[in-house]
This record gives sequence, structure tokens and C-alpha cells, in this order.
Amino acid sequence: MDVPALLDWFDETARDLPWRAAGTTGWGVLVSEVMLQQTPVARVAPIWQEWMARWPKPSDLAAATQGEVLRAWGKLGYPRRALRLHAAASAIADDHGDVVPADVDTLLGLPGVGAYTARAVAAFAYGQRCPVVDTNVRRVVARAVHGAGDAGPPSTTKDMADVAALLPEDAAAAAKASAALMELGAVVCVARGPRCADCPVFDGCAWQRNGRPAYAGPAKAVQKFAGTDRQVRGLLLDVLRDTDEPATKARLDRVWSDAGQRDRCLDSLLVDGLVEQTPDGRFALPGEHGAVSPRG
DNA sequence: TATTCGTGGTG
DNA sequence: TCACCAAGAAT
Repeated sequence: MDVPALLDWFDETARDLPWRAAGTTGWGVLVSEVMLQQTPVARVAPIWQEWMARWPKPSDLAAATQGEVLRAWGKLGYPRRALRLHAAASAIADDHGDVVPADVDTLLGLPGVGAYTARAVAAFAYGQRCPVVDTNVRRVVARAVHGAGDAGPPSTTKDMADVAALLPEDAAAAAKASAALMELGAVVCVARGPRCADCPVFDGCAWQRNGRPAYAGPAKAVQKFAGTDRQVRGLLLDVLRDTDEPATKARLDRVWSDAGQRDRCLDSLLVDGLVEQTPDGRFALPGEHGAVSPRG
């Protein structure tokens, strides 16, 4: 792959995303990466701006209640990420001098920080040369390097080696290349309808050379949503996000007709710590109304 | 390794 | 219209 061409393209056309502004701290990068897990850029941007204004340091977020954090998370989805980020902020404040660690292995010890996020922070916040592998990068490598229509199932070891082989030796250039690979996958080498006419690495693309074969790997599992526990949990949490006062069980019962599924979901939310029960038996977001110890 | 975990935009 | 898709992590 023509990495210099990719770097030039990135310099010229990179999106002006708020967390890419000069002066963004490691904390800002970490918050952005967690919010961006499985969530589109357009939905994250305004929430990230609010968080940075409200909680500019890890200790600021750590001082908030879980309920405040979940409300500020809004409808980004997968709200357990918000609780994990809150826990990570406490760990950073308590154990790391209120500064997001730069070491990948240390980052991996934080709640909600996995293989992708740890390396994204190391590269984008601290300019390190380490492979950053997300769904965009895997698709770009599958096409441009391997000539396939799309990436197969994730293989951490092989994916990391593929990307490591592409990175320039210089750390700053490598970090920029990591951002550029992601940008290419997000903007040009997209899953449906890739814009190959605008691609900076078109000439060396193995997928073009192969005649643009269709994806040949195993079928990818389709995520159902309608009627699942995820939908019901989302409906329950939405009620609690919208009210300052705890909600009665009767109020929550209105969100879903199937009592068995509804109760199972409320139970799982209590177990996950996303909901608490108040001493009088009502339900609320955690940390704000003197909870009874969660059962389970 | 396969599932589970939200939400909303889109071709 | 509706299946697919979106800067994954935890178990």
C-alpha cells in the first residue's frame, strides 16, 4: 500500500472532528474512543463537547453520580459504557495522578478499555507507534492488502500483524497512518458503496487487481433488535432518564406488554448497576436516591 | 469462539 | 421497506 499517498490524502482531507483539535488531552481522546465504540461520529460529537465542558478532567467525572453520567450519556446506546468510563475516571484519578496512562498494558487495565481503545489512546493521544485495529482498518486491509471484498472474522494476532507491517518506523508518522487508515475506511473504503474513484491508494489496491470480488467469507451474524431484551432495557432506561423522581413499578410496566420479559430486563438492569431500587420500592438511576442493596 | 449489550441513519 | 451498519468490550 502506498502509505505516503495515504498520509498526504489525510493531511488534505481529514474531517475536522472535535477530538482532533490541537490541545485535546488524553482524557478527551479516551472519552471520544469509548463513545465511538459501535456509535457513529455524528451522534457522538455533540455529546463529547458537552462532556468536555462539564468534566474536563477524569476527577471531574469521577465526582459525578452514576445517574448524572447516565443522563449525560443520553441515547448514545450501550449505557454500560458510561458506567465503565465513570469507573475508569475514578481509577485514573486515584491511581494515575488524574492523567490518562500512555502505556497500552496499563490502559488495558481500565474498565471499558479493550484492544482497540487502548491502542487508539496510545497512538492518537500520545503519538505512539502501535497498530490500531478497528472495523474500518480491518476492511481497508482486507481489500487493499488481501484483495478480498470485506474482512472475515476478527483475528487479533493476524489483524495486528497486518497493520503493524504497514506502519512507518517513525512514531509520529505511524500514529498519523493509523488515523488515516481509519479515516479511509470511514469515508472512502466504506462497507456499502466504496468510493474508489476518490481513493488515495487505488493504484496499489489488491481488491481492484483481483477484479473486485464479492465477500466470500462466512456469513456475518445479523443483530436483531426489535423484540429483544436490548430493546426492552432501552425502553425501561429511557423512562428513568426522563424523570427526576424515582418511577413506580406500575409506570415501568407500561413500556412492554410481556410481563416475563419486562421483569427479566428490569432485573438485569439492577444486576448491571444501571438501575437501583429506592427504599420505598421505586426504581431510579443509580447513586441519587439512597438505593437498597441490589439483589442478585 | 459466540453472544450479548442500544440506538438511529441509510441504500 | 427493512436488513445492514456504526472508531468494541466483556464474558
